[in-house]
Amino acid sequence: MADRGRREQIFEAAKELFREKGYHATTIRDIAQRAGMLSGSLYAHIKTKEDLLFEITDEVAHHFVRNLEPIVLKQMSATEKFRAALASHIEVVTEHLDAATVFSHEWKALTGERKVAIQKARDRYEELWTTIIAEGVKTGEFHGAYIRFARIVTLSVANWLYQWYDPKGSLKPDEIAERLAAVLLEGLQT
Amino acid sequence: MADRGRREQIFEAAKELFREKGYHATTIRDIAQRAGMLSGSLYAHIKTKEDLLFEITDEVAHHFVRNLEPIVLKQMSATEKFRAALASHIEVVTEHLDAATVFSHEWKALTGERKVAIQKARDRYEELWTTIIAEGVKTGEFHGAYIRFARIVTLSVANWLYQWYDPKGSLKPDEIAERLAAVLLEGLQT
DNA sequence: CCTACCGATCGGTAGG
DNA sequence: CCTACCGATCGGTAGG
Repeated sequence: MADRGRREQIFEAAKELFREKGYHATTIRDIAQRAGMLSGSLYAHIKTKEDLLFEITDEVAHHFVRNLEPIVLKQMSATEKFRAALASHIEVVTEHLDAATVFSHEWKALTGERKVAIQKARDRYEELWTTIIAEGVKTGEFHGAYIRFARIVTLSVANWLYQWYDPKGSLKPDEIAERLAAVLLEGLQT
Repeated sequence: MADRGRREQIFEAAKELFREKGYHATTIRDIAQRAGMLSGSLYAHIKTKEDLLFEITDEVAHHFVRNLEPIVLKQMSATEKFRAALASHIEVVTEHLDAATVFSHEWKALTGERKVAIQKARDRYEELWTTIIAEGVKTGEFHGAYIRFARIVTLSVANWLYQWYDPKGSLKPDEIAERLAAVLLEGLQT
């Protein structure tokens, strides 16, 4: 139990540092210091530095996918699914801001099978979004002409969120989701 | 002259590698090897590794700003400026794909004054976009309610472009700009 | 979880 | 532009 808490402290420190400085610029000594121990002691809890990166990205990847899957299956219009999907995405990012940032970029530092695993999770997540957009085109809710670009625009917004989201801002995640959905669904023009 | 060409080779190698692996994961030996020399020899052409990163980001930052400035001043509707701005952004990204990628992310590895300088260039560029959107709201072309989110959505698309743009794809940069503008201006809904 | 330490590699330099 | 090398720091380990 005490061990459990210690391990979590290490992961929290790693999430923060990977977000602040990036994976390669963060040293094992940085992480140990923030977790309140010396670098050698880390290895009682983890096997390698890359383990930290993988667990962090893998966990948040599953959050993204598991929250979006039920939305796709729901009995709703594609427009409502789109709104719910955006709210789901923003909820995951805002609740796991450090990990979501790492997921968005630092995952490329992974190697071998683990990189492949995260790439697959990313593909799966984007596929779920594509399903919603394609459904909207099928039902006539969304424009069919630029379906590929509708997808790109949506994922751009989702993937860039962590860059500007401020936990101390006045808008709640739900309000952000609502406004972003309005711009995406209705467009900029009057 | 020969020196000029050599220096450019080094920068080309650095752009490619910083894009592929990131700044911190790229070693001075990687860069030297790709430029066809040994690591010690690099220092006849550059002073530090960070110089490479700064020159690369600074150059492309100026491309972005210098191409967008005249568009903002033109005699055009805000809608037309928006289209032109998107085309300009995409032109810079597609013509300087390695450097634009580095500009989008690796600039955070800069330190001190140079980080501040690039941050300022980024702010200036975003400000130009904001001017166009605000003008559209003023003339009644754009929705006024979600102006902040119109800006965020637009910059998300711009900043994420390098992630999916494929130089070998069938669409020309102008066609991509046109379709992205259509989605952003008209929205997803029919 | 600490002490003590490792081989490897890093960015960079001196001298030619 | 190469040879030869530097001090510092890296991720990680052994033994307690």
